[in-house]
Amino acid sequence: MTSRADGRKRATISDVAAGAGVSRSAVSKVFNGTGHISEATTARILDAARELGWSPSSAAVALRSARTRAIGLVVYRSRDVVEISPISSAVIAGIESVLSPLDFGLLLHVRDRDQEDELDFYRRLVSANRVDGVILTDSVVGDRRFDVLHELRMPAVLLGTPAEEIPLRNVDVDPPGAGMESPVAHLVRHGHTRIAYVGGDEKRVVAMHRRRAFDAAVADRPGIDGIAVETSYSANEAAEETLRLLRSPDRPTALIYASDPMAMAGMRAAKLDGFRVPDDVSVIGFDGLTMGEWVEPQLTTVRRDGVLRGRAAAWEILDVLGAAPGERPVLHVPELLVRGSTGRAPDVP
Amino acid sequence: MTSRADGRKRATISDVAAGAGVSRSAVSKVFNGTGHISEATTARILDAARELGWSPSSAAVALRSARTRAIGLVVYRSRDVVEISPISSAVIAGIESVLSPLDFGLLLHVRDRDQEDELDFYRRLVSANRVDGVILTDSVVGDRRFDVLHELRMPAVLLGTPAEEIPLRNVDVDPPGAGMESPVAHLVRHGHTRIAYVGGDEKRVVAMHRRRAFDAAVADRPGIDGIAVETSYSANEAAEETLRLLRSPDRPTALIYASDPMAMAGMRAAKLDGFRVPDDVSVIGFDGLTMGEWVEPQLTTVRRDGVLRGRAAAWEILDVLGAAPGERPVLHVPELLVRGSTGRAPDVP
DNA sequence: TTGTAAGCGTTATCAC
DNA sequence: GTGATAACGCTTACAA
Repeated sequence: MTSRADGRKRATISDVAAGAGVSRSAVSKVFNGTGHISEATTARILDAARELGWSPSSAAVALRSARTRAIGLVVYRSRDVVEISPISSAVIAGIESVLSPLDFGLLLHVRDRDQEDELDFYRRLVSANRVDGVILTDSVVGDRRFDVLHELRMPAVLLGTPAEEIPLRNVDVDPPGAGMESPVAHLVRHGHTRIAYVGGDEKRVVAMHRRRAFDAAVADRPGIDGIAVETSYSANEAAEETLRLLRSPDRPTALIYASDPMAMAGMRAAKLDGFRVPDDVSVIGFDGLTMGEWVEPQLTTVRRDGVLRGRAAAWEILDVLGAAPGERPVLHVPELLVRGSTGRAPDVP
Repeated sequence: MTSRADGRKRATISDVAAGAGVSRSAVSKVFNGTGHISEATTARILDAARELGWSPSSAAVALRSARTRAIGLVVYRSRDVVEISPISSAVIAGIESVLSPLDFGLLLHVRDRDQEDELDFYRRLVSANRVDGVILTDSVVGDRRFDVLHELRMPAVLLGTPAEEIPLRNVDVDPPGAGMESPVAHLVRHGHTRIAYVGGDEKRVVAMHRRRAFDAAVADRPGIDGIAVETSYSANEAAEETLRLLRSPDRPTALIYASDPMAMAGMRAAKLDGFRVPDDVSVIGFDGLTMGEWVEPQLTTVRRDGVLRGRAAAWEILDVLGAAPGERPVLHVPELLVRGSTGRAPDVP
């Protein structure tokens, strides 16, 4: 209403104050719920702000209050796959769904795995100071990011479980690697006695726990033979391992894979090699992706709720910052989603 | 070295200046390449900065220079699918790959389609003023976002093509909807004369162009019958339409789908209905996702380079801001990736 | 209940 | 070449 009128520049708190005939602090108080401002003035201020299309400049707020209202998320992609993994994208959607109503922004960083400047990247992330906190994913054995972030005093949480004790909170199902019980039980119930697990790269902590959980589930069941093989998480490797396993003299009658893509690739390889699924061999994936519905037979899989995991991670970092809304979300143990790729064990000696 | 020494607070430009025995302006000049500072002082300043782990506070820079060095990206997810689509995630990875080396941040917003507060969301996006520019995706017919952003003077580009003239730049292949030529040609070359296109929701501009391109490709070829059906882009609907088409008296011998998931679901439905692929019917998807390799037969598809599209969009918004690096990336027309799901037309009357 | 005024950490404009 | 100094737009004691 005064100096700016219209057009050129964006309104500032002073314009709003002038418009409402009050001081700048009054405006600030109304927008932050601090202090006590009468209803009447509050209304005038809100009106003026709406009219001018004003809301606080995030840069000024960030500078003044040393809070950016933004959370950083670092996701990884493999070198050979261009996209972000479907499960990561579910996590992202989940995170956004809690940040966005609170007016927190999500600053996304996509990194290639085994890129050189790992730690340096995190140092820059911190010193640029664009975020109030960071969500980390995909812990590996010997991961040094946690110590770095902690030393630099950047609030952070890990979505997943670390290999060792870390100075940050982490969010994961309990126990880590949970979710192996129901598929193994399902297979055993259907008469399978030789079960293979085609796992992922055990440098990644989740893969390590998964494999251990598989070993434990098998060990708990006398008479059941389990064989675990490790891959780099690639679908192609999974297919190769599948053939190797199925062509061996004491071949398994059921295969569990570390991911749905691996399972789909493995199932295809098995079928091309003359095995019927699920008559000759049962197949189970991990993650519960929708794409498993588009193959024949439809893929039985262990469903993980990526969106919920994202929500939980977001809640946790906000809690560290003292800004968490409502109750802490609870992760549930992944449960088997039975579709068509599992069945009774064949009558093999 | 002075007031802060270590521990508690983050270093500021003053600490660096003190450490190097110069003024704050000198430090600023070195870090921004403005002004002339001698080699010797430059080195001292850089040393001091490194030692203190200092880099400019983005909040202060943003406030002072009215530039946030961040780009906003709005991606949509459908209500029934939790994840961000694979093609969007490729785009995200592409955008990040150009922003990140330039120290631009990517502020990601995930929105549900047909969420109520559409325009209001964009107004808040602008007035919060957290980003220097915005990348929009997924234009629809009657899209009003472009006008809003333009009125609010927020630099923005559209990745895709608008339904009508808009006051923003857009980035897309030329012509929009390109990529229909090669699959149709491929099918015709293999003797197919009845070709169906199972398209997406034509409120979305890309779907509209795609269908028109299909119509044109068919019209260009005398003797070829084309039939286009519209769906909501859902895999289930695609499967239903597939059956409807294949059960009709003058059934097509080839099906092109608007996406790979639709094609996979359609192919499964066809096979369950007793059709052999590609012997009885050929199937072509759109996007070139890796998952098409995990079905049998492997899915022939029109490959779109999502990463490159992301790179191009990022380049374009940076160019609007006067910060684009190097040459403008060039999008190429999507090309057919022939895998196993297409073959010679069967001998039907 | 409201207003005054002092910074937050930079950068730009001048002097020197 | 280098250094004062005044903003940038907001929040927050503190005063009124």
